[in-house]
Parts: sequence; structure tokens; C-alpha cells
Amino acid sequence: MSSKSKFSAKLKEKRWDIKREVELLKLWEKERIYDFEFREGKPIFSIDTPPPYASGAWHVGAAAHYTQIDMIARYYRMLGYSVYFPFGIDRNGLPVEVQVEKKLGKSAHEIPREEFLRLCSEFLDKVEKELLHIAWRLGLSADLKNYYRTDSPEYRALTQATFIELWKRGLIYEAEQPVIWCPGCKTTLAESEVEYKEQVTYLNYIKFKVKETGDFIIVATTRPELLCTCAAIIFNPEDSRYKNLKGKHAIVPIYDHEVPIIPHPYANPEFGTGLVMLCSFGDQADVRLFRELKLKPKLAINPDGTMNEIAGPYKGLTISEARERIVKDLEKKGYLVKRELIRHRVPVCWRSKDPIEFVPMREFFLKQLEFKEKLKEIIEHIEFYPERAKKMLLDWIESVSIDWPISRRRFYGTEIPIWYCKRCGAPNLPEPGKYYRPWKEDPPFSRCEKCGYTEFVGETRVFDTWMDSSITPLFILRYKRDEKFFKKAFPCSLRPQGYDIIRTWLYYTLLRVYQLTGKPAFKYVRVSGMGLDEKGEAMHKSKGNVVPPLPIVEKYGADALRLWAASEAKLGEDYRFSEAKVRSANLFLTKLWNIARFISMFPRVEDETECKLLPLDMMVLGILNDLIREYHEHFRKFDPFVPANSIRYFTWNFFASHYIEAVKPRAYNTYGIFSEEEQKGAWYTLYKTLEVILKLLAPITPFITDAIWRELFTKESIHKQRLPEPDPRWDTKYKELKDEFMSFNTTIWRYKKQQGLALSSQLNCIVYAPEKLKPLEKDLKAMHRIKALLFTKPPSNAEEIGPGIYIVRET
RNA sequence: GGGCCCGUCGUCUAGCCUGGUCUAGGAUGCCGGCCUUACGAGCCGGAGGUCCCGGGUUCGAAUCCCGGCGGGCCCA
Repeated sequence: MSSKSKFSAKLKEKRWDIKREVELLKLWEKERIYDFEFREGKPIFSIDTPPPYASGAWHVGAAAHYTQIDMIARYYRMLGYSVYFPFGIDRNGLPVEVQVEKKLGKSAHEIPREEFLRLCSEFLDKVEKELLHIAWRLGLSADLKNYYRTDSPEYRALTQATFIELWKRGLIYEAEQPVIWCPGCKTTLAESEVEYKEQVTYLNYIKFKVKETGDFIIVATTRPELLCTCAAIIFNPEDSRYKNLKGKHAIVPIYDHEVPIIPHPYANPEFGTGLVMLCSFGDQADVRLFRELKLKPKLAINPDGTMNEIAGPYKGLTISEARERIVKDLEKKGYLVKRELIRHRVPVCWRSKDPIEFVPMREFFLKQLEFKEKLKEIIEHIEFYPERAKKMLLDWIESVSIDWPISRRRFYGTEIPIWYCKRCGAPNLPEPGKYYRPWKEDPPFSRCEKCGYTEFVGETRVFDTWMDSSITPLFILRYKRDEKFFKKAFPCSLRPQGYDIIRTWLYYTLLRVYQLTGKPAFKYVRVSGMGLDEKGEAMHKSKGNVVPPLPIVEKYGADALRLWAASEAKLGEDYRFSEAKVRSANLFLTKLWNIARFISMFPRVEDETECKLLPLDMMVLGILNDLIREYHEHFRKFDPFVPANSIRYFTWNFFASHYIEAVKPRAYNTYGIFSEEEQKGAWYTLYKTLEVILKLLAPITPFITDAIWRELFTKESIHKQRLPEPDPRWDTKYKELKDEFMSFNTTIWRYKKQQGLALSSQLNCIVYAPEKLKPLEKDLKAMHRIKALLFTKPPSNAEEIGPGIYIVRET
């Protein structure tokens, strides 16, 4: 009798065709299955999706990050939440300006502002289109049709409105202070925009005369051009060499002014001579020490990176020219003792990598120092995943030492909404709610609120882009635009982001949202690791190691890329791209397809009462229960890593390899040794297990699961279904048989192999198995076609072929 | 100078928090074999690891503690 005539697979194709992913994308759009419903009573889960910056398209690491966020959105949707999953594009900021300048071969300052902005905008449009296409192709269930832009009038109006509000509350002040300045970008930077770079530089040993004694001391410095601003010399109080210098003064060579010599623990006795000159300002430590020691700063560097009159004879030279010249002059006059090359860390601009300088600038500052304690407090009300991300944030808050300079002398950004009175100079601010462009528009008022004069000049500066980016949760939750929605949805449920922008995006958002609402912006913060290339290095355009996601998707499918993204690394750990692993994820999908294809040969039994479930069935259902529990436990912590790997292992290495192989004789019932109820029990278990696997995988691999679902289960998308919960009736002792069952199978397979027998052939022996496996007797016997299977103590002539498994050959 | 993270088969990695069930699991690669009525993009079997080093705690350590070495990150 041929079973083939009786059963034929409903799934025809031998493997999953990734081309069908695009058909499904279109179907989902048509069915609008991801539409956000704002309904009374239904809980909202909102996600502050990181708006990707439109100056460059994603690499595979970023694609992995966004699909992970999508998995969480899909998970909560299948839990019954109204998932609010907006999508935005970040378009403000310097990188686009730099790229456009490069393309033009001209500086932004050399062409009309209007024209420059138009070129930036066009460039952004192009990249934005690519980004949206990739997001769509990856299957992001975000609202891609109604995406927002951070440079839209609506968004910028909100940035300006929040500024006006904070201004009114006195949290913003303008001051001339030494700011961190990038001579390359010609703009002020915040502390968070400073990076450190290893560099080889000369350490110059310079002689100073001690005024009181006429002796010489030697000071080592990497910044001799700042000699003119030297305000003190310090030594470590522990350093016995210099104890006698306390209270004395040194004469600065060339400039001849005298400076105090002070003991201070910052000086490292091991470095140079142990004597350090404090200048305004060589680095941030200088800034701190000047403040601490109440020294008067002199700033010798102009915003364009040249020296000013304070530098005396070096006025007009660039920093590096001045450095060379002063070293020569020192040498000539006998003040230079020696020079040595050292590696040290230079603070640089995170974008242009130019060494930063400290120059006096009149800028707007947002108060942040006085919020440090409050922020530390509200952070206690946010759950961080992984927990250590919280510590990283706290460390950063701890180290913040100056208020936030928020004005920038750049162009492609949100304008600072201020007009200044031409007579009295008073700043006049408009009413919040509209988008204002003071550099080209007339003010929306006619008289200066201070002196009543009628002529104004508009502010030309823009905001630091983090002023825009730090209100994404307020923007998406329609703050100041839809109070009813805002009230219901705020605080935002989830902020997903990488650990690289904890000190910027996360910190600034929490700061600003606290200042505006008095509350923490989020309930949960999920911090992921970085996507690295195959060698384990960060992907950078300049390094040329960027792996674009689309070719990978075309080759292996979006599901394979997503499954890789889910199973590659624990939350918070860095993950390396590996094409081999994406390929193996794709192999799993083929396997899943064929499991479904096998099951699709049999009728689906939904009514449990029609069938008799054997211990083998209860075993797999019990293990399935544990899988479901483990799945929820980890997905609730926003980490698909354990779920993805557990499902893969269970599906392939247990369900397919062991359960399906064991249940085949019963499912086909070729020899009629099972009752109809028992056969239906096999069918029921096969379908039930597949149903659970598909649902659990649906957030991770939405394409293949929906395709199989629609063919074998319901016409309605799997993405509209609820995730399974454990069924207490399935928790029986049979699930404990798993290891012994698998080990028994492996043993018999190995034995047959050794004997040169086909796995499907009859085993004409007496097999003794552990007594524990007795409940599986009928299935085991049929599965391996064992002539006699006993669970008693084996006779002494029996041969042990596996753990507790013995055989007596037929004689 | 301070802090954090990491070091497990050739390669990538799980396990470590909560010590025993780990004679350390998986993936990939490698070797040998197989048309077995879902899948050869498959199946079966196999080789491959001083769990970085040293010390300690413990009946018992990949796991906890201390010290060292190597790699990375952050802050000063």
C-alpha cells in the first residue's frame, strides 16, 4: 500500500521562495494590518524609533538594529497592544552640509544661504528615499507612509516652541564664555561632541626662571604656543622634588609675565618633569583647573584657528605655525631644553576630527548643571535593558561640567527664533506654535517689548541638532498639538538605541523632557550593541568596510537577515556581520518550510476530543510549553536573542529530527498498527506545534510565517493573531523524557549505521531500553522497526550500545 | 590615574549573575558515510576545546574571590 496516494502536501514548492517576500509586503499594505488604532481601553505601546540620519544609507548592522526594534513592535502587537510605531528621518545637522560643501568644492559661507539650504535638502531627499525603501523591504511594520522629518516646519516649530518655553522659564542664558570650538567646522561644540584621538606630538621641555631664587625649573608641554596664556604652574603635592617651590613664582619665557607655582594633585609626577603649566585653554582639564583655582583666562586663539594679539609676535599665524616658530625662538634664546616625541590623546571634533580649541564666544546656553541630581532621580523610574546601560548614563551625567551651548553658527538646522531690537538690542521672542526663520522673515510683532522701537534684526544662528533630536518622544506623541493623545500616551513606552549615543540622544532627551514635563520620557530604555563588520570593526564609509543590506536581502531574503539579527548577539553586546550566518539562517527557513510541507500532507485536527494523545505527543507539547515561557521571559526584556535561538534549536534539533521522525509511522499509519484516534493525536500535535512555532517566529521572521500560516491555518494574517501562552494541561512528566528519548534514537541510528543497515530497515534484535522510556514503547518500536523492545534488566550476554541501551542479536 | 566590558573547539559564539544536571551546547568549516515515502539548500556518524595564566574559597569552579597577561571602550 502506498501512502503517497493517500497523503499529498498542500504546500507544493520544495522550498521557500524569497521572491514572495515582496508580494507579502504589498499584501500587508493592502490589508493595512499594522495600522495603529487609538481606542479607549486598548493599551498603547509606543516606540521612539531612532530617526535615521539621511546623509548616509544603512549598513547591515543598522538594518539589524531596526529589525530588532520591529520585532519588539510586532511582539507587543501580538500581545494585544495598540502599537504606535512611527518612523522619522533626521535631516538636521552638519554632516549634510559637509557633504554638500565637498560636492560643491566651496564653503557654505561662499554661496547664498537660501541656495545652500536647497542643495542640502535635495541631497537629503535622495538618501531619504533609499532609507525608506530599505526599511520597507526589511519588513518594518512602522508607519512608513506617514514618516516625519526633523526639518519639517511642524517639527522645527516644536523645537522652537520648546525653546521659547524654556526661555520664558529662565533656563536659557546668553554668555560669552570659552566654548569648545571646532576650527574646521567653524562652530561651537558641546562636551558630548568631543572625541579623543591618539596622536604623536612633541613634548617640549622649557626652562622658566624662578623669580624669588633665580633658579631654573623645567616644564614640559605639548602646547608651547599657549605660553602667552600661561597662568600658573602646578606640581603634585606628593612630589618631594618641588616642595620648596610652593608660594614662589615663575617668569614665563618670551612674554616675561610672572605666574604662581601651586601644588595641585592633577599634576602627574611621572609625566614630563612633573611640572605642568596651566594655559587657557589647552584642554578641558585646563578649563576645570582655571575655574577651581580662580585663574583669569586669556584667550589667544581666534575662531578661525589663528593667534591673536595676546600671542604678541605670533599674531596672525595659525596654531601650528605659531607652535613651530615659538619653539625656534625658545631654542634661540636658550629656553628649550629638549623635545621628545610622545603619543598622547588629543581632543578632536567627532565629525571633522580637527583638534578642538577653546575660544571665547557669545552663545546661548541651556542650563543643565542644576538638573544633574533631578535626572539621576528620575532615571530610577526607568527600566534599562540591559541594566548596565543605566550605569553608563549615570557616569555621563556625573561628568557633565558645563552648561549646554545650544547655538551653532551653521545653516542646515532649526533657526533660533529671536529678533533683536535695532535700538536697544533686546531679544524679542515670538509666540510658540509656528515655524520662524528670523534670518529671512520679518518678525511677527511690530514693537520691541522693551523700548517700543519698530525695527529689528533677525538672529542668524541655528540650534545644535540635539535640540531637535532631544524632543522626538514629545513630537511623536503630539505634544502641544494633540493634548488628548499626549495625555494618554506619555510617557513613551520604549526608547531603543545604541550605547554609542547614550551621552547624547538619551541624555539630552531625558534632560529636555524633564525640563518641559517634569517626568521621565520613557518607561523602558533598550540599549543595543554595535553592528560590526566580519572582522569585528565598526563600519565606516571612510574605512570602506560598509556592508549594504539590500544585496544580502536579495540573496537570502529579509527573513534570513532578520533571523540572523535576532540570533546573533545578546542585547547590549556588539554583533559581527557574517554572511555565512545569514546563509545558515536562510537554511533554517528552508527547514521550516519543509516541516510545514510535511505537516501539510495531513488533515488539520483542531478538536482535541477527537484524538488520543500518546506520551510522545504530551512530551513535545510539554517542551513547547517551556519554550513559550522562555520566549516571553526574554521578549519582555526586549531581547529576541534567546527566543530566536531556542526556537531554532527546538524546531530543527528536536521537533524535526526526533519528534517528526518518531511520529511518522503513526501519522501515515501505513501498517495500520495505530488506532484512528492515535493517528489523529499525531496530526493534532504536529499542527499544534507548528502553529506555536509559527506564532513565536512571526515577530522575527514575518514573511515565511505569514505565508505558511495563510495556507495552513487561517486566511487572516498571522500578524493579527495573539501569541500563545503555556497550556497547563501540557505540563506532564512526559517532557522529562526528552534527553533519554533523543539519546535512544541516536543510539539506534548509530547502531544500524554500524551494522550497515538502512535506517528504515527492520531491526531483528531484542533491544533493552531504560525503563523510563516505557511510555513511548509503541512509537519507538514503530519508529525504529524494532522486532522486540523490552524495558527490563538486560541479560548478561547483552551488548551495551548506548547509555542504558542494550541489544541481544538474534541467533 | 580611575572605571567598565571581554578572553570558551580552526573560526564565530552560548553557558557564568543563581557553583554540581557541563565527560562544556550550537553554528560554520573539516573528515567519513547515506536516494531514509518534508527537506541533498537534506540526513547519519566522526574528529576537534589545558573553558587566557596563576592562586584562593568549596566536598565540587568555565561559573565565585584575588593577582597577572592580552584585547576593547569610557572618563580624567
